[in-house]
Amino acid sequence: MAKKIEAKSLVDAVTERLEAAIFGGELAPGEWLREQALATEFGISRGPLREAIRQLEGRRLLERKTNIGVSVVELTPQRLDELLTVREALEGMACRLAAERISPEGVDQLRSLLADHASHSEVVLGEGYYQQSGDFDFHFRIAKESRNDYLVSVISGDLYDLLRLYRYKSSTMSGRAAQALKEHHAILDALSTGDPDQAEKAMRTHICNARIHAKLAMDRQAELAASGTEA
Amino acid sequence: MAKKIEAKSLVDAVTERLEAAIFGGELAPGEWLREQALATEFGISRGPLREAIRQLEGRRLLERKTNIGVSVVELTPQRLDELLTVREALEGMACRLAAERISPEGVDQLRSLLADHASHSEVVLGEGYYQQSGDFDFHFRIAKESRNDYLVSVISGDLYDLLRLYRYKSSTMSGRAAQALKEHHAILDALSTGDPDQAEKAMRTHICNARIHAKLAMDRQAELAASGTEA
DNA sequence: ACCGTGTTGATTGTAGACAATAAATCAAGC
DNA sequence: GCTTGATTTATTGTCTACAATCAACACGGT
Repeated sequence: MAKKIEAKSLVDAVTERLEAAIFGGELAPGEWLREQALATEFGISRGPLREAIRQLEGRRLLERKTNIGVSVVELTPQRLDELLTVREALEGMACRLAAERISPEGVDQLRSLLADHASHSEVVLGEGYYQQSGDFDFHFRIAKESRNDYLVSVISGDLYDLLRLYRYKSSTMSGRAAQALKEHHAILDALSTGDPDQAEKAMRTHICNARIHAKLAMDRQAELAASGTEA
Repeated sequence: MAKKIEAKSLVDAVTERLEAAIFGGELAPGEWLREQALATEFGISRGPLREAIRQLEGRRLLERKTNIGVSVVELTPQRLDELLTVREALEGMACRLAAERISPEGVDQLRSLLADHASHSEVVLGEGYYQQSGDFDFHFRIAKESRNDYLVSVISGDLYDLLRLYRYKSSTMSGRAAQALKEHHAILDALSTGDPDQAEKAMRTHICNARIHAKLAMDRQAELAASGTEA
């Protein structure tokens, strides 16, 4: 109860609303935001809305054409590939640092987390390996053990934001759930040896596999769309 | 002359002005921005100024306390260490990709660039190894050869922005200029073998050395400041 | 039919006014 | 002297109105 209470402006609230709409799919990639309509819907003036939009531009979730308007960033398979490559570098480094810095208790907690995942995954294996966000996310937990705050903020902030857009579009991790969990265990095993090279390698292999799998899934989706057009 | 001409709003212009002020040191880390004073100085209303400020908040150059004001982000030695660690991961990956993708002509161009640097460095060796930005920056040029646009934008965008703040505060690379140039050559040698592992390792070693050197320089500065206080 | 020009409507960009908030200062009471 | 409450001041937050811009459409000329 020692948390300092801070005021929350309309801009803050609007930013959160827009975020939720973007990640929830109400505002789809490529979709234009109409200031006046949104302001009316939110019951506020255009000023704070514009400020919120500017903030999300700075975070690269929205992009503006001067005098034309603002749209949600568009997703391409190539951009996803690029994102996952960057993620590989960053999470590899996070895992490396974690191997140097994690305590035995920290390792135990991560094992519990994976056991928890396994008990849930038995229910959802057919649907994919979904992790809740925050402290229930294996990757986020490892990043935290790196004790590099900037690295954590990048992994769990901007990069994570963009990846969330893709995850919404494709719930196609189903073919990979069991393998992903297995790789999580391999990562944790490597991490617990305290060997930074092994830990980094295990994490990078995992993300690299995810990238290859996502690419295959997207190609498959493109084929389905193409054959759907022919029908 | 085929470049499409696009309108430029006051917000865009103000954003650039503020950026220049931040990186040029007119707006120092920790310094508060006073909206009314700035708006008066720029000869505009507060609206566009606020929008520009929001954008820079989204880019993490400025941070806001609701109802209090906005200040330039503060720098700590720990944050610089964290930044350089992230940079190590990203530029290592960029160099890896570049090794897989660069053409022989590309390698030659980078060699010319380093020769150019050497001819300049003979003049400025006593003052440090300063590279102009853009296409004259060795690191940026390598990142471009990665052909991963998102990676390039991160390296040359947000990360570069924050590192620029530190570079302004400390022109203390003087003890490292010759070594830095030598390491640049080592990176290029590794890159031209086409071996991704070697290339990545060379770049990461270089950035890691820069990190260690920066840390020493900052420690030395702290000591000077402490002894200055005793006088 | 095509092209160029002018008009209209929708939307974005900006200015200025008013409301709200926090910090500093002052005054009164204990 | 210290605490509390009221007032003042500086600044931020929001709203409304007007200006500017762009795309779409209509019309006239070739």
